[in-house]
Amino acid sequence: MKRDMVLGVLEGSPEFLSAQDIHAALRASGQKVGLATVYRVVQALQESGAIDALRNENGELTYRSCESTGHHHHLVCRACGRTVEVQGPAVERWADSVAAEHGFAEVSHTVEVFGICGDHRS
Amino acid sequence: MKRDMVLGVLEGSPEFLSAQDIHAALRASGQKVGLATVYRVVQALQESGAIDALRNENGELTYRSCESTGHHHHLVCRACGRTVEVQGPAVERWADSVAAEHGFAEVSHTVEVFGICGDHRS
DNA sequence: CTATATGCAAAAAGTTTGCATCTCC
DNA sequence: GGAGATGCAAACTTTTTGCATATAG
Repeated sequence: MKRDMVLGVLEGSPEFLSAQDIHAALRASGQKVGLATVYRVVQALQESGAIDALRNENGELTYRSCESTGHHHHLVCRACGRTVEVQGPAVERWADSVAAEHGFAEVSHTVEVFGICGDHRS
Repeated sequence: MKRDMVLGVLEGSPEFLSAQDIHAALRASGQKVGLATVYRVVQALQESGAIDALRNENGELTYRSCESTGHHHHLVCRACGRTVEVQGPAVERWADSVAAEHGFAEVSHTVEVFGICGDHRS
């Protein structure tokens, strides 16, 4: 079962990894594994709730072992593309409460903040 | 210039639209426009800051005209797709303040909340 | 006339699927 | 031997690019 190899890679990294990253890591460590198998395994793991999936800015699906290390959002400069990672307990609470008000459960959310950073104000 | 046609479509919708949606809308309204042109136009518009881009859950890039009429966010049911429009003064304030802390100005933001609505909880 | 914009089709990039093979029970 | 896992290659989807043509100034 390649499942454990994939999990091993994910647990060994605090970052989100794309399926292709996982495949490359396994290949690099000498494992012979097909790309399709990696995709099938991560899908299975995601359905079983063992890992979290999310899409990165390149449109790649990325995965992380589930113990939610750091939830954060992005503050992006429209002028230079500089990105700052920000924490927002207030937003988390707001998202949960507004969802609850409407009877929604299992809430997740995405937040992106755009602006012009100090170095690029006219 | 197809630029204005694309902008017209985006300004006519409060929702985020994918390039393909825009293309379909233009075709539906009788315009002869190539898909590639739509992609090129939205990229140009995004670079010039006229529209916001965001990747949706399916990995499609979606766009919205920057001067959105009424500011609101969406609460989307993962099970049935039902969407509720919600207001969130708390998030607005949070976004502004977190951006200000990092020296960002002209702040805009996008927030999407996903959950399972009352009718679709297991 | 020259430069830009457009359309079409082919190419990239990421992901999924079909199918034959291999493995473990 | 059979069920499920795996690998390879082909299919698919979304987005980008090459190139020839059409349009604008």
